[in-house]
Amino acid sequence: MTTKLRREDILAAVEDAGHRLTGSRRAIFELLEGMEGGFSAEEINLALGGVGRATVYRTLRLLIKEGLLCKLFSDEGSPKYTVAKFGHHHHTICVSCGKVGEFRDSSVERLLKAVSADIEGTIVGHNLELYVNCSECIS
Amino acid sequence: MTTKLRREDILAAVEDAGHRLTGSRRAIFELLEGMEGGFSAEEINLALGGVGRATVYRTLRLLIKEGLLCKLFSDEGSPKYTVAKFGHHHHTICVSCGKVGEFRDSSVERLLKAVSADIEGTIVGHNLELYVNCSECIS
DNA sequence: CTACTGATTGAGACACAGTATCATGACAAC
DNA sequence: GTTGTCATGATACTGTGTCTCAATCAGTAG
Repeated sequence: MTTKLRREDILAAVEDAGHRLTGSRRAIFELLEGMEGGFSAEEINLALGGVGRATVYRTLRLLIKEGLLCKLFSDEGSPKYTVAKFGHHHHTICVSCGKVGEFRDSSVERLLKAVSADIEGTIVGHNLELYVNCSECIS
Repeated sequence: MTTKLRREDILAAVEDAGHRLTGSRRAIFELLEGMEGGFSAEEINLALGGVGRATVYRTLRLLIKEGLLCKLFSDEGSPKYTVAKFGHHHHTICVSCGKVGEFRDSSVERLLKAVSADIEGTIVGHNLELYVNCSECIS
């Protein structure tokens, strides 16, 4: 299951949301297009010498707000950003190599209905992460 | 569903794991005993003037390793620590007031079995967070 | 094309959470 | 009590991200 993000998808989404298409943003989008799995903000910074650090973080935050990226925190290591090809999805994180995957499962939604009876309050969202040993780390 | 942590539980667990019961640790344990919901490391620091910052963080890390605390990251605000009365559980986080709750549900485990077919790799753990509007924030 | 205007930028200072270092002090086993 | 080692506290440091602000740019209206 590949989870690449196409540049034109980003451009359209960002423009539709009323944001300007600047050179720095285009450069970041172009870089993200080839990204797969999780990456850190600093990787983007290093790869794009001409773009300011603040701009990189601002743009990542923008893309998260528009639902094109996710941010994953982990107890170990730095936060990871991942592309969000599917509108709604969940993540697998390899506990050995840190690689991030993405999956979608409708039974999660069914689960929530079942759980909601035990919860005081109303559920407005959720986050499910699976910690795995990925196929490469097993072999 | 109250999720208080009793001091004697902590003392036993920490001693069993071969750690020393120092004055600073006792002070932190005593404070945690009354804690409910999520709290930040800095709250502990402020409440315990005599204990060094590093020691507070070291002790929180220790308790996480021994399974007595959980650490929750959120997109907004600082990381929250929560007591883990149940061995395994999940969290509810109020998107309005930030209050953290805890629940247990066996259907989550059933869900994982169903999902595991779609995942490449073997599942070794998971994390489920529900974002809610808590009963106080609704009313 | 030109001018306008507010969004965006880059540089650097800053904020915050947490860790590393290391000399000093405390725990607990004997 | 003595002793070995684990833990502490002060402080410096790292890493991740935000704030500030003057300068610049993108998109639009004329």
